[in-house]
Amino acid sequence: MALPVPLRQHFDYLIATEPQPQVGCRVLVPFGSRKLVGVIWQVAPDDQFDSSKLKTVLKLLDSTPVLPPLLCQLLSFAAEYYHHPLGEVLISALPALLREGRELTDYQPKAYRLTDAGRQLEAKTLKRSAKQQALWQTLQAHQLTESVLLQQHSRATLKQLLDKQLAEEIIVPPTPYAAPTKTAEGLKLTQAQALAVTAVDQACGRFERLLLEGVTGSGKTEVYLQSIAKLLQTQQQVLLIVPEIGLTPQTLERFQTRFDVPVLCWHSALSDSERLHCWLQAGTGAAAIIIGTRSALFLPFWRLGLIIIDEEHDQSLKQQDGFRYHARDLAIKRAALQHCPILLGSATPSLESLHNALNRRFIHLPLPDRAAGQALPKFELVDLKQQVLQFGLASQTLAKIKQQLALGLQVMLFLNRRGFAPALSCQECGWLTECHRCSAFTTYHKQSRQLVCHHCGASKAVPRQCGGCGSTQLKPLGQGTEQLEENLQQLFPDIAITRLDRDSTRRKGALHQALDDIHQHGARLIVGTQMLAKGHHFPNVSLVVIVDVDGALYSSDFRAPEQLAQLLTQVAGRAGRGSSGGTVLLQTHYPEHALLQDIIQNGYASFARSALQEREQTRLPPFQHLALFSVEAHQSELCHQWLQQLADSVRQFAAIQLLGPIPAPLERRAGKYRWQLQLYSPARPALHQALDKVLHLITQWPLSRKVKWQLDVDPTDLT
DNA sequence: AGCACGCCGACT
DNA sequence: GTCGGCGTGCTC
Repeated sequence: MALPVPLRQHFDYLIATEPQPQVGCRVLVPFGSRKLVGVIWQVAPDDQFDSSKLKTVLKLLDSTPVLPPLLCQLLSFAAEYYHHPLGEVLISALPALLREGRELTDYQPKAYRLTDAGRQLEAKTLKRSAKQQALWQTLQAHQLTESVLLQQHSRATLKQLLDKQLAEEIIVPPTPYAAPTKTAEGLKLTQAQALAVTAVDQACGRFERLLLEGVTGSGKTEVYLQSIAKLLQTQQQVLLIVPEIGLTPQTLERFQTRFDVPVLCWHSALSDSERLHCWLQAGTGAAAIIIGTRSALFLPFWRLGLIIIDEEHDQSLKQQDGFRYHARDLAIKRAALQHCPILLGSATPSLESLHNALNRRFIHLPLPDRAAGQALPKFELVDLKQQVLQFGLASQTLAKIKQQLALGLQVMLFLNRRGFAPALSCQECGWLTECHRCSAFTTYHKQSRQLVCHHCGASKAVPRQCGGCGSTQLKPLGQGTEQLEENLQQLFPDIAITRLDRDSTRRKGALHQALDDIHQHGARLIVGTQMLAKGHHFPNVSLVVIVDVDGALYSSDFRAPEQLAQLLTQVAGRAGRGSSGGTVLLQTHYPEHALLQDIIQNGYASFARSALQEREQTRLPPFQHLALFSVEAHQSELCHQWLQQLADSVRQFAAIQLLGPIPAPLERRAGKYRWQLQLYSPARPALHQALDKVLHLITQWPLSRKVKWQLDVDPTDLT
């Protein structure tokens, strides 16, 4: 059995041969003093074991595997690749209700029919109970599903017939969706789009990887839709994976109105029973299209024919805790196992995927132009050096904003820092408000009158006095979105402002409301964080202001340039989607910076290609493979010691280069010190071999009990 | 991980 | 005299 415990081993149990246990079925087993839901991983005759040492399975929970063979293969590959305990991987692929050991039959659609005894019954036998007789008569004609039956009859009546064994319950056999007879007509395709659709269509029925590199506004979604339309004719299913906050009601609506087949979504906001419903519909083939976040990857599709990963560069595709898988990479593995194509789409492809496209492992499908023929937004740098700024904005920025508002157009200001100010500062001694538990300052939130640590989430009331000298002269230092909104309102008292960040959209429905506000015409300022970059369409935005690009220019993370370029391009893509072309103003103190120059002069595609060359020269991913060990402990010394021990063990592998032990960029978080060790290798097998060996050692070290350690294969986040 | 067992300090 | 702190060992 594979059990959901962080132990890298299997556990053997005795089980009856009737009903037949199959690999992929769940079982309830005794484990120490508790009971666990596990998954059967291998079945062997008991003469191979010392039976007296084995416990017996308490219950076989499934008659058919909840994890069919293909998923078992995928998950076992994932457990090996990410070096995560198999039992935890398997159980994480199941909906919560199944993880808890609920019986599947409780949730499957049921129907009722007469038993042999029921059919042979003479009508007069039931004449004393009119209701039972009515139900019996209906069932004479045909079986009834539970929902239909309960419209006309009561549950009590049903129970009476069941108790008399005149009727019986059956599970409704699965009915896959029917291929659509008519599909709403799509948009007229550009030549590049048509080529892409053809390429996907030709790849159907076999494993093929395609990268759709389409500039913002080039109509990637239309390519998805028309590719899907062709696939649905073959009565296969489609999985569309989207970033966490990219799944808007509009996306779902667009798919539902286009196709005459069931479209379901899968995301974290669903309830446990909604999730199970979706899981079942995927499994029976009742659902034709599933649009979901990364874990949709593990749904047990009946006949999966096409996988699409939208915004394939997006960071949310990588799980950042526990089983740290990358949904894009596992989806590619799944496509290989299913013998179906996988289409990766992005305006700003990850360097990994671009590398694969350039060396022809992926079919490269570029969409270089906007579908409606509008010009791409043009970038302009605003040099902040020797400028008097008003609320963090240069005079020429303000002039441009006024100009656009006067034309009745919308302006978007992007500032990747929520809250009012990044810290409070003492006017007298320069003291700054710090988090007690992290090596970070606490953000001042004016509205809620709190100091909040954005790293550990701790919040406390704003102090009256400086913690250093006791002065009461505390002033906000720097600017966040909350303050920018307030300042802009002063400057433009007649203009409505909408702020979009985690704080302003926390309330349920608030995001929806804000988007509605924006889409109503009329001049309007939009202020926001990252949220503005993802997926939303703002047709009337003609000017985008990046208030502060400098923060990301000088970062120690080798992925920072890539991520900045993606962010700038995605934000810029929000501008001028309508008829008017757009402008993007980048405010910076470093207008001559090579990265900025490359992006604004040549665009993302060119930047990405030169960034790839740089990665090759510096031997960074994707030209070498990376694994990251991180440790946390209350004492910094323990972390260092543990990693030192690890480094010593890894050094015997010649093919591995080490970076570290070094303190993590955020050295202390939530009261714990954090250190890391990076392992680089030109060859994947060598890296994995070393990881296997070293993990085996780690579990035996006494020191491993005193620290919290984790391994991240192909990490995307090095903080 | 989670849970039991076991051995030492401050309390009704 | 007990409650509970967390070190250690174990889970088929």
